[in-house]
Amino acid sequence: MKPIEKAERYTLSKLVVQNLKQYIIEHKLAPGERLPAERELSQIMKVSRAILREALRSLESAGILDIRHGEGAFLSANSLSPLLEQLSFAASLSGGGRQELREIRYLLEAAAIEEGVRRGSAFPIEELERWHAAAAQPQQADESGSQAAEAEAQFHIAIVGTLGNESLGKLAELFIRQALPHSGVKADERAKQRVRYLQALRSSDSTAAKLALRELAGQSPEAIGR
Amino acid sequence: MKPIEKAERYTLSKLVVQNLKQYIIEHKLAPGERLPAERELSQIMKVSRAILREALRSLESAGILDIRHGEGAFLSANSLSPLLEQLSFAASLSGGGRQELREIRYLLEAAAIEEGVRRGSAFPIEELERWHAAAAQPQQADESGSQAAEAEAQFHIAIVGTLGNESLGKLAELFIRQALPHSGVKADERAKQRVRYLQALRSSDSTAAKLALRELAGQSPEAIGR
DNA sequence: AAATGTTGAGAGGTCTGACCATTTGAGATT
DNA sequence: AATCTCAAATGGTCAGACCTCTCAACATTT
Repeated sequence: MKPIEKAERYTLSKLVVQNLKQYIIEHKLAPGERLPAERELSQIMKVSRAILREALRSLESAGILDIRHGEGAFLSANSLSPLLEQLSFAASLSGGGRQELREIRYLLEAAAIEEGVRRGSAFPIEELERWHAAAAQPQQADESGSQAAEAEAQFHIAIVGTLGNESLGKLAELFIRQALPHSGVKADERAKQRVRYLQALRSSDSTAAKLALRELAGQSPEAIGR
Repeated sequence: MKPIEKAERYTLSKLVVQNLKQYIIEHKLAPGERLPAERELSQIMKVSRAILREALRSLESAGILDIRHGEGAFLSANSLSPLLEQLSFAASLSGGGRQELREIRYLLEAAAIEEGVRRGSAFPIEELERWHAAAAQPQQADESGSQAAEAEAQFHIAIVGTLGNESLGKLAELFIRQALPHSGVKADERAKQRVRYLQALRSSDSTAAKLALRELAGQSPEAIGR
């Protein structure tokens, strides 16, 4: 690693971000490993600690670093999930709003179903039945309502998880949690559709599964077959 | 907006990030609108300018803000290009990353095709043909190579755009741009598959379209019909 | 009057150096 | 051997100074 060279059009702190990424790559840092201390890095790169810290914050917010008071900055283990969170914030900012997010959720899950069936993957039927049962529990007072909601989320997350694509799983989880509270579909109707959904998955009938999912996700505005 | 209150377990700058997000929402800032000046914000929130700046950097790196020297901080219009950078870096860190992102890209686009066909939407064939032609241009020296790549990206972005879901469009754009340079499929092979892809879209044959897309996206690991 | 040049206010960019807060482990105490 | 104490290391925060960029009002020139 060498001192920062001023380049045009770029702000110093962004250059430092680049250099830090470079450092991570060159030193083949593994998740969990620590970076040099702020004061040390700022000396090496010949920038002020303030700038160095701005760069560290950028990387932290990007999910690349994990900064702990009194300990140091560590290469983050799961660097994708923070990014996906930001994605949802960005999405919620852009007007389209809930309906668009609901649709994305539907498309993601539907695609996962189809791909799973195409591959001949085995869906975790038993697990799904457990979640389904938990989600269908009559909602007593307290927080058992949120427990049912959590179970319902897990139901769908488990389905997408079948593909074994961790990034996809996290992405889908994001949208599922976002969409669930606003599906506009009654709880008992959802329970009913989940039964159809499960049955379709048992027989690897992706068409039927997607149909049930459409109902579950409140996706039937300009539909065709209705 | 009110002064920051110290809370437990949270670092000041993260609280400021929260407050700034809140500010954006409460004031219904539209993309392109400006935030108050750094010095002003730091006075209002009663935090140092250094901390305030760290928070701004976080939001900038998250693609939420667009900070311009001498002008100010603006709510970003396209909050995805910074995310793209981070995503690709994060993916390069974790081995399985790229392949997973490629797969997500495939699933998103495939889902868009299917939904488009289901709705009977008209795909913008003429536009697609133009992009296809531009993407197939022999890559002369200079930067016409990147132009071809851009055209190829636009080709796929336009397809997803057919659904009219802006959030989905941005999301897909993110993954398409990320996946394109690493598809592992030769350029002439891609051109060939694009022709098939286009033909399938003309006749609203989602099955054929998805097949061509699989080839384009380099998705045929544990396939079935091969 | 139109084009051009000047300048100053406002905004972000960077630096310095100080002090606070948390974590951790070495060394003293029991 | 277990516990306690404390200092070093490291991140967190602050204040104030100065630099650079942008833009628009204003002055100058054509």
